[in-house]
Amino acid sequence: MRSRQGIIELFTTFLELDADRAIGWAIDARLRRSMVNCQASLPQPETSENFWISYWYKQWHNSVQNPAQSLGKQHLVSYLQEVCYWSAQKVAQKAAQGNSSGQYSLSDCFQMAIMRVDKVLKGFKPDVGFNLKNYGSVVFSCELKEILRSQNEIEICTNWRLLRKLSHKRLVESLQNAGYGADMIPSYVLVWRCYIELYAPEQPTGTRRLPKPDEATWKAISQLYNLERHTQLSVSGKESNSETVEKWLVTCAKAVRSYLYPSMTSINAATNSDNAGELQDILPQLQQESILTEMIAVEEKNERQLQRQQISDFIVTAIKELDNEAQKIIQLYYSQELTQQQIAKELEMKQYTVSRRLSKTKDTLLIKLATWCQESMHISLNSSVLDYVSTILEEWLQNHYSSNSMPLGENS
DNA sequence: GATCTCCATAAGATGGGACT
DNA sequence: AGTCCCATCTTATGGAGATC
Repeated sequence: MRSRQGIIELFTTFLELDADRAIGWAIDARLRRSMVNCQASLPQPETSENFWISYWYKQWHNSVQNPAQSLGKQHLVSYLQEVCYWSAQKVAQKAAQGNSSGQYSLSDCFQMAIMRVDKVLKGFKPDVGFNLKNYGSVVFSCELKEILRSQNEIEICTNWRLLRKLSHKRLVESLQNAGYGADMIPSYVLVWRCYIELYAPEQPTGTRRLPKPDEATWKAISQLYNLERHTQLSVSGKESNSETVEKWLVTCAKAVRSYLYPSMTSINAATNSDNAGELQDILPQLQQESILTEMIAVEEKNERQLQRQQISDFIVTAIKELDNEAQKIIQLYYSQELTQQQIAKELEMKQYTVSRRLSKTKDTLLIKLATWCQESMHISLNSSVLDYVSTILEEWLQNHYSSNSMPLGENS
């Protein structure tokens, strides 16, 4: 890609992209006029990038109250083209190397990133020394990674898990969106209700990979459906068997997927219609937010909380398994915040003995916790993971005892 | 041989006073 | 207010001997 030359080009041109390479720079005549006029109004020509960043940033900032002055944003979008291009290239390359499922071209990544330019401008703080290029690079990369991650999350969530997380309202909307009418939707909804009742009545916990129900469950679901269709449906619908209920539920999941997370299509892709235009010609103005992404974020938060609770429970149990003297030392040191010298006096031993016991006890807890992490969370242990686990343990001991004056029970 | 205890001491953290 | 120096406190650890 040819670098832009001169201050006017830097703030008035836009990148032209093929699927995965930059072709050149297109000049925007209106922006060019705007730059030339502004230059002319200054006592002497200004060639500093920082001056113009600051100038157009202020314009953009004011335009939030006065949209008539929205030129500032367009000049900044032009300026950020290169940064956006490099971020898109980096992310697109990584996605291509990894097993990321979204087949996005560089051009797609660029388009997705540049759409987030408002995030760059809103977070940018010129008065505290931010550099717009660096800041833009970080924000574009993070946003792109987030988009790809969300897409990946959707795809690793099984149909059965997706159906379990769904609300009744959302299912009906999805089926309507997929073109199903009032003749079929009640049957789909009823079979979905039977599925929830018989297969996954508990609230979902951590896993996104809820497996497919077994044959016996399918049978039970179809029996329940056949029983209830006479009372629950206004027109009692067709008799179903294991195969049809599974087929219907897969149809529901498909409808939900396409409703909640429409598949990304390259903006430059040709449409199937006869006039062979590009999709961008008919692109709707409004971007549909991914509701599913939100659901997954909530789930992840719950997972982290659950994990913290599990770690805490494990450490409490591990401490109870220590001998009385070790428990006492831990308690006096972390809970009562005595020095090793004071503990030594209390327990009639030497300071160095307390020190050695304390570090040995912590080693014991560390080994137990690390082993448990390895087994229950499938984390492979290396020195940095051990350091991390050690920090978690130390923080837990400090926080736990400072917030709980938990008297440690005698060994039983 | 592994573990514990003891002693001496190193290393780091903290606090107070003098000085600019 | 910030910095430097020094004394003191706290904790960790190497090495030697005792014990299991």
